[in-house]
Amino acid sequence: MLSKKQLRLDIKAVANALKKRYFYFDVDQFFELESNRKKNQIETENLQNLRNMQSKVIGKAKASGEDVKSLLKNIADLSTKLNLSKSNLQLIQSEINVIILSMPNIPHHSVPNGKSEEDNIEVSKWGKLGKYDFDVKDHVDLGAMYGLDFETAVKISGARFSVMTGKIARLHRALTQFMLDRHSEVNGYTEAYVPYLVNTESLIGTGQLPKFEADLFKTYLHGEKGETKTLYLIPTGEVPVTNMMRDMIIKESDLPLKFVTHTPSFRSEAGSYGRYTRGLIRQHQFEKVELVQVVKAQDSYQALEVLTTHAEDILQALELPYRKINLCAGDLGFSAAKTYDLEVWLPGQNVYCEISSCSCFEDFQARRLQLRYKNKETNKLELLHTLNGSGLAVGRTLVAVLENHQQADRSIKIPSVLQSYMGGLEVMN
RNA sequence: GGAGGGAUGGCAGAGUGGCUAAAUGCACCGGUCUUGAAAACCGGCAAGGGCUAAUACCCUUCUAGGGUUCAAAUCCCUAUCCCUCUACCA
Repeated sequence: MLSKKQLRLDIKAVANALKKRYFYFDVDQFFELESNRKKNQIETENLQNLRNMQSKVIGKAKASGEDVKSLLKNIADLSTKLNLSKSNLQLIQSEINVIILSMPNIPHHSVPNGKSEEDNIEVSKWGKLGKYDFDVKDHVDLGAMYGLDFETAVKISGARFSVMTGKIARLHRALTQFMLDRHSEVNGYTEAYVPYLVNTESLIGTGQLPKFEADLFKTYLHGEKGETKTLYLIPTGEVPVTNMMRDMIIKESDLPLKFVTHTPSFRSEAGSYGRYTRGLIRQHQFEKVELVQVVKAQDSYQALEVLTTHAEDILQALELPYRKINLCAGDLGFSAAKTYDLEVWLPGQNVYCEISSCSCFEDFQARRLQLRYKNKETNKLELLHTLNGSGLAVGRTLVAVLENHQQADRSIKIPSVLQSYMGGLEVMN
């Protein structure tokens, strides 16, 4: 959420900045709502003030035993006016709120111009693409030999789910364990276990709601009296972890906060059929290790650079070639001010595929979350900045390991950092 | 599942209809003292919003949402969360 103050002061500048991401915003409509709000608010507060004063007069009159009948008569009329004005104001304010909640974040100045992923800018590349002097298979074919099974998943759930048994299930788990250990032991994150079902407030806090309900799986908890409570399956571990800090005032000495979590992610991906749908790439349920940081405003862009290297660290350790992309404004997610995507090379499909997305949200989420700290210098409460990044998407990492480390005999070389997690296994065959 | 109790500022904790945005303590900030620190003493200290050049001033907020009342932290209803006893249980 953008700051209301900023919107009031310089709505045109905000609208202009949002054009960069191809979000068009009706300035005139907002301006009218806003001036309406102002008029109504002043009126309402004046009426409220009047009534407060009169009520005090009545209180005093009563205390000294005077007759208050005529005073009560006067105030009745005032109350009617006040209530009318109040509900009017509420209406306007909720209208304004709806608009503000659906406005995306302003891109950072270092974000390239552009409309779609074609305009993203490659920042760096790492690793040598493997040379395969044999017929390269993709992970679906390779996986089938080691226990990756989509047909059984169709039976028990439907399309876009997977079942893994045996060696590949072990490899999948090994990847998760490795990532968690690396981030908590080497990169300085505190491991967190969190709920996979979250309430509406949490999703508003991180920006998935109100705009993107269609992407979520929604569940209903039925109470005894027929009331229902809505909970959503998390689309990413970012939601529960970032919301741990909702409505909190963080001690300055505790900053920065760094958490790593392993959770499944559930995405309905409504309507996103087409590309990349084969195999494990786009699933309704996948595992992810997620990094979350909460930092002071002046530290956030430095933190984004470092956080991204933590995700890169995993790719490098697993010997997976990748490139780092600076997303253009048009391709940025709703809440992000700047995002680096890491794309891993998939020789089975001859493409780079997104495996991590590292974003700085500035105070966009923190404002919704009311996540603040007390600045010692100013002695004021200030919003913190939030960041997160996948470190990494486990399913896609599995794909990358299979495809990059395949050998002519269809065996898979296990990267050395994983071997201890695989009971010492060096080659999977 | 049954029976009770509770939710107040950064924290702890008073407060049962108007003089309470809220005692007190801790924490925090400023000062006195001190070579320096601690202790002691003095002073300050909720958040959000409106208006404003900035003050002043005004409004809102005592878990949330409704209600009663001229007036609600305080009374009523509902929800959420927490605690105690009790039963059951992986």
